[in-house]
Amino acid sequence: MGLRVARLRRLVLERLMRYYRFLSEGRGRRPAPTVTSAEIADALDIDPTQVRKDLGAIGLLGMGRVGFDACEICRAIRIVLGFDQPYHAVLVGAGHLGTALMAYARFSQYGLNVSAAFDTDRRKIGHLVAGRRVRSTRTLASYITRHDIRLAILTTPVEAAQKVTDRLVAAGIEAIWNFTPTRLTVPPNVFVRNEHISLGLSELAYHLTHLDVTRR
Amino acid sequence: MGLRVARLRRLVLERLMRYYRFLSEGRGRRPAPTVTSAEIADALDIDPTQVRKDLGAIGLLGMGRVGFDACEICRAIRIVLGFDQPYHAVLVGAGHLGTALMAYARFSQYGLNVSAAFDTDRRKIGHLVAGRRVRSTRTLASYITRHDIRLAILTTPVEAAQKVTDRLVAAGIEAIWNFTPTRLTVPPNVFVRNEHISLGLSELAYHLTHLDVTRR
DNA sequence: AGGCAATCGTGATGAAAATCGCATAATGGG
DNA sequence: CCCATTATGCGATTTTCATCACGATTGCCT
Ligand SMILES: NC(=O)c1ccc[n+]([C@@H]2O[C@H](COP(=O)([O-])OP(=O)(O)OC[C@H]3O[C@@H](n4cnc5c(N)ncnc54)[C@H](O)[C@@H]3O)[C@@H](O)[C@H]2O)c1
Ligand SMILES: NC(=O)c1ccc[n+]([C@@H]2O[C@H](COP(=O)([O-])OP(=O)(O)OC[C@H]3O[C@@H](n4cnc5c(N)ncnc54)[C@H](O)[C@@H]3O)[C@@H](O)[C@H]2O)c1
Repeated sequence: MGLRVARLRRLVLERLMRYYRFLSEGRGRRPAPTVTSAEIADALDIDPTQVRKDLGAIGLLGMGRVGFDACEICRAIRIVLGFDQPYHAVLVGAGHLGTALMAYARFSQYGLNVSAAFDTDRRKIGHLVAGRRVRSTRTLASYITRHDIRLAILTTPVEAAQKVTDRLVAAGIEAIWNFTPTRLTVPPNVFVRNEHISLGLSELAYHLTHLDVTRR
Repeated sequence: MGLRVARLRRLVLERLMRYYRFLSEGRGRRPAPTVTSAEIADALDIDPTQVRKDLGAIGLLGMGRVGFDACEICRAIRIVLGFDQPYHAVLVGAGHLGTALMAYARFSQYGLNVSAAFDTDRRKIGHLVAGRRVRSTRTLASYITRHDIRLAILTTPVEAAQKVTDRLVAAGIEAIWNFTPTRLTVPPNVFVRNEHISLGLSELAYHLTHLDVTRR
């Protein structure tokens, strides 16, 4: 199965994710087994050429006049993005945001299972959060090695972020999904994806305060 | 005060936000009133030239051999991004994620105040979430017009997203911070900022499954 | 069967973003 | 008081990303 593996860029990966979501659930009553690049593009507000380029980048070919096989696209994206090989993650910092993430069922559709949550707060340890027992961070390292965890979700306060990261790295974690507004320092073999939610405010505040001035 | 107003691009705005956060809290024991572009760049993992370009874009000038006045940078960014003119927002969908956002105190530092939350769930209406009473969405439109609300935070399930959006638009909302994984259709005078959290998974899953193959 | 219309693939083009290189300015030490 | 040092500012360059343009392919219709 000739899926090309030419180091996909971040934006391509994100668009592939969007294609996947659209095809696997997005289009309501659309029984057609085939889908055109224009249809995807319209729904997602992307240029059709872009869609074709992206699909081409993972080795998918469409047929003139017909389009692409929707199932084939889904299957290919699942394989390329790795949704087919479920991976387990630990979540550190079972606070407000951590709880929301743990409660979010849809992640499992993308292969992610949050298998344990850790916290330092004595009032939380031992109790259930989103159906899972919160554990003491003292047991974090051993849990990671014991269960061969590769991904950590970081939702602690900013102050604890780097310290926790160092422990995660020492325990052999391979990737971190960082929700704290900090740049984490990690060795080059550890991959960090930052999800800096509040950056959105820069754009929103800017637009709100300049709307009148800038005309639109 | 010569703050240039040349339509800043999204990435510039986001970096300005990061500079602001770094300067206003980030650097711990660093009493120097002056800061160099290299110092910012190091802390934030950005190219120093980029920092200078960004600061130049909002009319800030540094001094050779000295750098920039940290306070002046903060002040300028506050003005440009509009943190100094606090704005009020409504949150629609007081679920897990909505609760986390409402509980997040730091937003007020950037001028954002979530003044009310709305939901359709009878078990939530009337109760407190993060210290604020949840209201029925029936009262949404009137609340928006009555309090002159310009921004809405959208954290409903996907199915409700477009319907809620239409009502927000009809009520005269000017901007939407959208946390649902959907493309919202809005008239051109309404600004939408998407915060598609789960897109991060595309990159994470990809790296986790290809780490061994691709050699980092 | 043959032309028509829709759709794809891809090289060329253009726009945006990041980075480089170097002249210039300010500072502090000798 | 001058010079070496350390920053800046900005034009030039490179890289990345998105869009356009067009030839090729395929199914559909008559
Ligand atoms: N809540 C939001 O909407 C939001 C938005 C943007 C960014 N963030 C960021 O996400 C992070 C978490 O935010 P939150 O609102 O959930 O905060 P929170 O205070 O509700 O949760 C933090 C949790 O981390 C735990 N914790 C503290 N130190 C720890 C440690 N050393 N090891 C493990 N756990 C520890 C705390 O006990 C608490 O349960 C913060 O860094 C915040 O800046 C949150
Ligand atoms: N929780 C996460 O970590 C996470 C991550 C990524 C994306 N999201 C997205 O954020 C959104 C909210 O997620 P959540 O986990 O908080 O879900 P949730 O089910 O916990 O909360 C949704 C809330 O919206 C309310 N609601 C439903 N219909 C409504 C309507 N028409 N008007 C007003 N309120 C309505 C529900 O009563 C509920 O309280 C979803 O679209 C989800 O896809 C969440």
